[in-house]
Amino acid sequence: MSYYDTEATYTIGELAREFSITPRSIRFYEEQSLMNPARTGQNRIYGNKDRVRLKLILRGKRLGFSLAEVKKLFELYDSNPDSAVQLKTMLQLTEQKRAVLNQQLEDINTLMSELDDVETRCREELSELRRGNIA
Amino acid sequence: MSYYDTEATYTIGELAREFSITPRSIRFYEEQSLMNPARTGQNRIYGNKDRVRLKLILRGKRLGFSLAEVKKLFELYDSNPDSAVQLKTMLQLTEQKRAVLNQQLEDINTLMSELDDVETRCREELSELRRGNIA
DNA sequence: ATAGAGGTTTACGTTAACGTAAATTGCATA
DNA sequence: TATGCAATTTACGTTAACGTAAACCTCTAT
Repeated sequence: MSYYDTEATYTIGELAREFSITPRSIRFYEEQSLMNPARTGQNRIYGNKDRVRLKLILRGKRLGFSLAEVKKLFELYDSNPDSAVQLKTMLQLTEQKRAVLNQQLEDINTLMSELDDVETRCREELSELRRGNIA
Repeated sequence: MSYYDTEATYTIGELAREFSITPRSIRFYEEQSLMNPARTGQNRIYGNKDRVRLKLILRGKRLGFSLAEVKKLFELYDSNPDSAVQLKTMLQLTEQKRAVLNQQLEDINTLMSELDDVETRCREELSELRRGNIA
């Protein structure tokens, strides 16, 4: 919104390469109303905002959200929440997500320490092997 | 393995209820060679080990692993790794998983702080509304 | 002028992870 | 003995998130 905004643009192929996905995926996200890029005739033109959106979609996916869920989060974030009801449902939703994320944190931590165990055992056995231990 | 092992057993329905899934899912995991419970005639009988396995499967799913991936992890964990080659591939795999988990941790943290932002903004607006602010 | 690289739409195919229905079985209880 | 509950197998249906193919346009380079 600044006077001389750095308005970079991208083609679908450029974005696809940058994020290591296919153009098909990006078009699919648009089909699901997760994006709405500008056009130059037939061709899609993506701006910085679109690029950020795409980033958010992919982060959501990494966290196990479905595209439908990501869409809901977008709508929440985009909507200028006027009514107290909307604000409250919004708070409820963030609480839900927070719970899921906390569970994931827990899961990750336990898995991490388990990986630690496996690794140390592996390394021990390896050094035993190197010492020429046959048993 | 103790003398008098607390060998609890469970039916498929019991496990399903405990973990809030359907018997169908449990049978499916077996079909995919993720479990292999004992039988009493036709009926499946699950022991403590099986119950732990199921727990691990569900944790894996929460973390976004496919059943095939979970299976691989099981095989890794179960295999008595004798050769140095196996040990090394094992270390490689744990490294890969660790990278994914770290990425997820990063994602979760940023998402968490974003949720914080949304929440505080919501609460502010709500208290404004309560003060009778119309604008 | 033609070839090639990228873009477009339309539409059908694919995979994972179950859901769901049908038909059967065994056990316990009214 | 009949009824109902929980288990079983077999098999087809379903949804999400794309993959893939066909047929087309448009620009640039040779």
